[in-house]
Formats: sequence, C-alpha cells, structure tokens
Amino acid sequence: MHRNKQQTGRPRDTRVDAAITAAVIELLEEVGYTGLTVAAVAERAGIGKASIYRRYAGKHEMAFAAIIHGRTLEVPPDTGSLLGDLTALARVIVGHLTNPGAATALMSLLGEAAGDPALASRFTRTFVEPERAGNAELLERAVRRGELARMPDVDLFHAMFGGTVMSWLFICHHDPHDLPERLARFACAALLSTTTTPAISR
Amino acid sequence: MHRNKQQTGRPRDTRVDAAITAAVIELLEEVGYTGLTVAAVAERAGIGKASIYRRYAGKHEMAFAAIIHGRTLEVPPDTGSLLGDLTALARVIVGHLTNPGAATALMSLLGEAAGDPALASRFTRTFVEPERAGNAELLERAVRRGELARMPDVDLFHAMFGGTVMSWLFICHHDPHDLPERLARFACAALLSTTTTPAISR
Amino acid sequence: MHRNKQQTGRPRDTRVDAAITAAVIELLEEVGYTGLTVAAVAERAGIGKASIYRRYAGKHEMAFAAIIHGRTLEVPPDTGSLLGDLTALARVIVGHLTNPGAATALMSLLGEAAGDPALASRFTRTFVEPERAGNAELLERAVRRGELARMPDVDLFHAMFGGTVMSWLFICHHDPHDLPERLARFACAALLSTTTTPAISR
Amino acid sequence: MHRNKQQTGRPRDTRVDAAITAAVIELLEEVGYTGLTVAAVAERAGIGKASIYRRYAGKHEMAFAAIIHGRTLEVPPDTGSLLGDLTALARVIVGHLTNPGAATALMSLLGEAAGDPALASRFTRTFVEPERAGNAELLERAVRRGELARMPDVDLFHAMFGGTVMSWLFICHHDPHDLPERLARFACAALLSTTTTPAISR
DNA sequence: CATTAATCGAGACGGTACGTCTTGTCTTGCA
DNA sequence: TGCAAGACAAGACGTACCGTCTCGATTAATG
Repeated sequence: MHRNKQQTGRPRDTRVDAAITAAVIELLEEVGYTGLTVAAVAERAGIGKASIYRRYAGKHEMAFAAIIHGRTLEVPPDTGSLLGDLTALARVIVGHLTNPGAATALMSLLGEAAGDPALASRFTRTFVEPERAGNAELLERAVRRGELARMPDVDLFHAMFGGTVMSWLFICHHDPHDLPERLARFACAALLSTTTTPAISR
Repeated sequence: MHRNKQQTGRPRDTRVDAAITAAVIELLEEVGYTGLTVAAVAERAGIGKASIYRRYAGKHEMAFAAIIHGRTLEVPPDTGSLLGDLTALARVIVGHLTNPGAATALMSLLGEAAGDPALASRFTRTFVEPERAGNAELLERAVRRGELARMPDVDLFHAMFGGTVMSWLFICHHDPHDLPERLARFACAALLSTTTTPAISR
Repeated sequence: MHRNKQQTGRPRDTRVDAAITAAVIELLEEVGYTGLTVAAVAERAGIGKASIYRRYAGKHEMAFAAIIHGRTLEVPPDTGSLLGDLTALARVIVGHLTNPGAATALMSLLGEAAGDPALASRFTRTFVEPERAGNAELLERAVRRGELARMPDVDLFHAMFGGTVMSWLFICHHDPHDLPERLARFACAALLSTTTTPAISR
Repeated sequence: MHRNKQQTGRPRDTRVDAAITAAVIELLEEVGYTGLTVAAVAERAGIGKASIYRRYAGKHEMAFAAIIHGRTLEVPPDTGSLLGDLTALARVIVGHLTNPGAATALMSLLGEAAGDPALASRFTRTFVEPERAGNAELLERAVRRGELARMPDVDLFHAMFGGTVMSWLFICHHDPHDLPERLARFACAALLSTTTTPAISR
C-alpha cells in the first residue's frame, strides 16, 4: 500500500488492524457494502477514522482487505476422480459465495472495480490469479490420472466454473443446493469431450 | 412498476421518460455509474428531479430502467447448426457487455441488488427471465434439428453461458475477441455429451 | 387582483372561495403560516390547486385574504370616557392578536411584506388604514366629549397603540391579561398630557 | 448554544463562525431573508454546508445568530434630561430597524418565531431581555435625576417604545425622519404624567 | 534519560449527492 | 369555461458520507 517509510516514531498498533478487519466484516453482514461507512467502522472498532485512512486509500481498499482476509480458495483434496474433484470445487465456491456479507460485498466490490481499473487489477492479482492457479492444479491432476488426454482451455474453464456459480446465485437467484452436482457433471462432460480429440486450434 | 392508478389528473408525459433514458445512457458513457448523478440527469434531460423520483424509487431504479431499455436480448437468427447458434449468441452477449457504460452500470447494479431483494427480483423478472427464455428457444431449435437428443438443463446452461462471459470480462479481464468461438465450442461439446445418453437424474 | 374578465364561460363557484378560506384558517391554526402549503389547502378544501391560483397571486395573497376575512376592527361602542374607550380598544386588539393561527400568520405575513412592497402596500390599504380611521374616530369622540383639548398626533397614537400590543405579545411574550388596563391608562395619560397645552409644533 | 462538551477532537474554527456571520449579513442585504439560502451562505463563506448545520439547527438559527451579532442595543449616553435620553434611544432603535437587510430579516425571524417556541424563547433571551434592561437603566437615570417620582411600568414602556417604532416602520410604513422627537415627546409626557401621582395599583 | 517523530482517538473541515418538499404553471377529462 | 386531479420545471432543504485536517495525548526507538 503506502508503507515503507517506517524508520522512527511510534509503530503501528497491530490491534488496530485487527479491529478494523473485524468491524468491517461485522458491518458488511449487517448493512452490506453500500451501507458500510468508514465512520461506522471506526466507531465499531473503537478507533479514529485517521487510523483507517493511514492504512487504506479509501473505503474500497478497506473493504477489499477485510473481505479477502484469509479467503484463499485452497484446492479441495484429491477425490480420485475428475467428477469428484469438480463437485468438491463447486461446493467450495458455492460455500464461499453463499457466505452472507462477504458475498454481497464481493459483488459490490466487483461493481466498483468495473469503473476503477486500479481496484480491478488489484482484485485480479489477489483474488482471481490464485483461483485460476488452483483450477489449473485440479485439472492437471486429471491429466496425470489419465482422465483427460491433455490440458483443456484453463482460462475458459476458470471463467466458466466460477462465473456459472456467480450467475446462478446472484443473477438467476436459483437454489444452490444441487448446483455442485449439476455443474460438475456438465463441466466434466465438456472437459472430457473437448480433450479426447486432439486440440485443433489453440 | 407502480402505475395503474391513473384515472384522473394530467397524464405522464412520455417525452419525459424518453429524455430521462437518453440522459442516463449519455451520462453513463461519460462518467460511469458511480459518477452518475440524479441532478445531472435531470439537467441533461431538461426536466426536474421530481419527475425522476415520481417514476423511480432512486438512482438504482432509474439506471436499471435506462440500461435495460430495449435491450431484449433477442435470439440470434438460426444459423443452421448448434455451434453456429451458440457462437452467435455469445457474440450478442459479448457485444452487450462490452458496451461502455452499460456494462459498469450493470455490474454496479448487480452489487446493489445483492443487498436489495426488491431490486433483485425486479432485475430477475425484467432481465433474466427473458434471456433464459431466449436460450431455451435456441436449444429447442437444436432439438428440433436433431442435434440434441433431448432438452438439456436449461437453467444451468443459461447461468453458465452468460456467467462465463461476465466472469471472462469483469473478473478475469481477458480479451473478448475470440471468446465467442471458444465458449461456443466448449458449450456445444458439453451439450452434445450430456444429451446423447438419456438423462439419468433430473 | 386579476378578476373582472368574467363575461363568459362557467361562473366561479362561490363554495370554492368559502372552502379555501375555511381550509386556510384551519390549517393556520394547525401548522402555522410557514407550515402552510397550497397543496394542503387544496386537499383540505377538496379542490384543485389551480382554483386557488386562479383567485390569488400566491400563497401570501391566499393567506392574507383568509386572515382578514371579516376582521374589520370596528370601533368599540362609546363607553363614555376616553379611558374606557381605550381599554375597550385594547381589549379588541388583544383579542384579535391572541386568536391562535391568525396571529402567527399575521406576523409571518408582516415578515414577508418587509421584503415585498406590493404585498406591503396591499396590507396597509386593507388592514392598516381602516384601523387608523377607527382610532381617529375614537379620539374624536374624546375631543367632542371635551376630555381632549384638541386632536392628538393620530399617526403616532395609532402606531403606538397597536405596536405596543404586538410587541407585548410577540416580542416580549408577556401575559396579556391585564395589558388593556395598563396600556389604556398609559396612553390616556399621554394623550391628556400632550393635548392640554396647545400644540407647539406640527 | 449547545457547546461545552468539547474536551476532545478538533476544535471549532472560529474563522468559520466569522465567515458565516459575514456571509449571512452580506446576503441578507443583497437578497433578503426569504432569498437567503444555506447553500449560498456556505459558498460565499467558502465553507461547507455541514459546518453551518453543525452550529445551527437550520436557516432560522443561522440568520438569528448573524443578525444579533454585536447588536447589543447599548444605552445611549446620558443627555441630562429624560426627553433627551428618550430621543436618543428612539434614534438608536430607528437606526437599527432601518438598517437594510437586518430589519427585514428581523421581521421575518419574528414571523418564524411566532410558530416556533424554541426560537421565540431564544430570541427573547438574547435580544429582548438586554434591551429591556437598557430601557430600565435609562428610566432609573431619570428617577435619580428627580425627573420621575418613581419607577414607571418598565415592561409596558419597553413594549411600547420598541413596538411603536416597529409598527411605524413596518406596519404603517411612515417616514421615520421625525419619529424620534414625536415618540420621545409622547413617551415623556406619559411617563411624567403616570409617575407624579403615587401608583394606585401595581 | 531525554528527545523525537509517528501513532492514537476524536471530531471539525470543505465538498457533494441524496431524496423530500414546495411553488406556481400546465394538461388532462368531466360537467 | 370552471373544476379536481395531478404532472411538470425549478430549486432549497436538511441529512449523510467521503477523505483531509487539526488537536492533545501516547508510545517506542534513537541519541
């Protein structure tokens, strides 16, 4: 962010950082991203507004930092089959996106990012890239297992898998309870079908 | 919306509706959704703020109405093959979502809707449902053509197709130029593969 | 106002005039002059706003017309003495100004008139002049009676008598119950004292 | 007003108070009380609207504070005689009330106060009470001088003196040029006449 | 140990958008 | 034409929030 000029003077109080993050998460669940105010965060955290702006460039950064706090979408453990792995992955994503507060915040953040390239690129780097890497790892397992003849179009798979869950939940507002199975079966069919024959283009 | 109690008094001036929509669309391209101001819309449209708030409950509704104005994603004409139809559909969706202004507005609106069930349901009814119907029609063509043995999971296909484009553009920030072909090929493979064998469940 | 072009067409409905006046008086007592709105008057009177603006040039005129409706401060009957007449006059004025609604409206109207010469001159003509004439008549009675050697400074007396009541009630917020006697005694003393000796100037 | 809870935080900037007062006074003379706008005051003063609403409950309070700023009607110096003192006092009052802007503002404020007890009581405390005290002091000088046998009815005198000027100017719209002499002579006569004989009642 | 400099809570600051309200005019359809 | 209903343009109102800036008090590392 804008650290690294910290030679002398009173050091930052780490309890303040923790208090901010906690307050943001609480308030996001209570009032949503739009209803979130910096003043409210400061009050809930028992700190001053300046201590927030000393750490983050604005409301976006603050919310962003709090939302991604510890939310590394780790790859689910190997289930022995591609279909199983995909089902597990879908369950993880659904779990994350149905988490109240964080989910709506994420969507709002996405909206903000649509008009703020700097925020968008930070979002991509911290959130999207690791997820893509996780997806790639999962697909590589299937290749090693022999289920897939070769690596499929990872970018497309990645956009498709997460995008479908997002659309299902936030655009279509469908019930997510059997989505993981349906999505996994669909994606599995597509992957098997597109990788059995050698890639023609790309 | 909240009309149909309009027996008496001066009727709404349809030119006002048109002016609002036009002003919103213009301003969205100039300043984006976040920079959009109700006062600015009123000024640009040459109307009073009250005439906006008489029609819409707030900025969200106003932007929503303007964005979806005439944007009924009509089904692309029959190309003779499922792959062709899917490619055309993807092109239409990409075209809509890369339309400057409208896109960022849509994402922001989605963010708002995530915390506003009323807005969300209205969004679904006016935007999502017609799109789903269009997708269904396209798939029915393939069934009639004999390319698909039976109707696939329309809800899933619908969420997948649009969600993938959205994720590709606004989350992954990839270049959309060859997305239609890649997505269509992927989706086509999945559909063929999941419908050749009789449906096991569902 | 803007009457006298009433040759043809449907004649004005006199019940509308009555309804307006009644509604204004009611609302003045309920919400005061500042809280008075033309729309509220129209609704209460069961009429349309246009019917008000067809009669009065604005809120001021409407309130003004309603307030002065039948409030011609006629001179109290002869009590046989100047002191008695002055006490009676003071009682009448106090009675008018303590009338809830009308009083606060009058003050507000005065405030508006301070910045609106047209309103001010109309106010003077319809309200102030008749009152001055009444005061003069009362003083003439005292002259005829022989209590006063000659006519005192009527303009000053007029401004003083009404102004004192107004100030007492609306600036000092004193209890009006014994004001008539105190004011009458004071004024009587002044009048007797300034008229026994021949007028030096003026 | 509502201060004295100011232990911590950034203190109020007194230059802001001064800027508000100055801007209000300027604008009152330019556009009058009715034409006065909180936004215009803020802009003219080079401050934010919030800084006004942080200090005053609304337009009324703001105007009130600015109008009374430094307008303590100090007692005119001893002229050696009651008539002289009264003439001087009348001149001061006339001077204040003919001051453009402030005067019409005062009347408008009075109108508002007629329907707002809180504003009225504040008006009384800060504006009326000191004036009454000044009048009392002036009358005491006459008693000490021996011109008056005893203290007259101060409340009545106070209401009468100011009320007469107000009425003369804003209700009767008479020329104020010789008012001080006429009023002083009238009041002097009344005071002498009512205090030579011992008070009967009160 | 004293100095120093950045931290802390608190909250005022300039700016600006919001959504409501009111004013006075205009436009329907009915009588 | 008058009338009730209510839409219209204009713009002020008071609230809320943002991100910056003081204030006085605290707190570690440096000299």
